[in-house]
Amino acid sequence: MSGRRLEVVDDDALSCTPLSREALSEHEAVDVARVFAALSDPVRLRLLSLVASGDEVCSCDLEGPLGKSQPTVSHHTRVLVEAGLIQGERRGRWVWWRAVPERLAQAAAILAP
Amino acid sequence: MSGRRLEVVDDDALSCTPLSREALSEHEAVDVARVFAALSDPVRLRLLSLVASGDEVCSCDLEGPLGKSQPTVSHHTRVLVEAGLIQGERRGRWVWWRAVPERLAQAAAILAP
DNA sequence: CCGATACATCGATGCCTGTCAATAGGAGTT
DNA sequence: AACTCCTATTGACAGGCATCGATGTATCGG
Repeated sequence: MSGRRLEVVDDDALSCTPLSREALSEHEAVDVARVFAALSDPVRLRLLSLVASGDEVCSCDLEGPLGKSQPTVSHHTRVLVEAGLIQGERRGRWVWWRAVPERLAQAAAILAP
Repeated sequence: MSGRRLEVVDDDALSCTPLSREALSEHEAVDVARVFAALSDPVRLRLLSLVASGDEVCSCDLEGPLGKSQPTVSHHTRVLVEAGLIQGERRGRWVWWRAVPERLAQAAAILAP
């Protein structure tokens, strides 16, 4: 099965109203918190910056710079995918990761108008 | 002692280079992760939105909307203060909270150029 | 088909965090 | 001083999370 996409399935609405605009509903807060939780780990931030600063990055090029085991890297990529922050595409044996700039912009828009 | 400030003391540098620019160092990642960790809880996000959308908010006006006990609210305000996202000022018996827009903008700038 | 490679999943472990009851601290009021 | 109100801290508990070794799954080359 080549070229299959690995991307987030669930709703990617992410109410884009800035925090300073009006109070978040309980439901919105849970959604937004999920994204920031994905960004709340140093290893994931560095992983994301590696992916976002390059065009496409293979998982095998992540273990080294991150200094983490393969299962740990796989865990973190999964969290970032579920948050909609990165997408992965399997080509042959490798999975190539790339960032989702729109999602990063959404999260940023919530913090600052 | 009236009018005393309650604000974060530690370094508020928060390397403002966007994730898509260059890879974060290990140290930078830890700093940035701390801020996002403060934003990774639904209760704290709603607390922050309540504070940021109003001009100043008293703690006594937070317990109700948040539906949490007083110690829990106090815990969350503390986390937000340590992340530099809000500041508190004691006036008489009440503490008045307000957001720190610059800090929110810093965090947003890391996510999107 | 068989071995090697790349990634995902599982199970276990240790640490961190959200929550609240109880208690302490601090500031105004009488 | 004594009392009351608001907030911070402590202690304890439950749940969540990061990490890694072991194992499973899929793909390519010989």
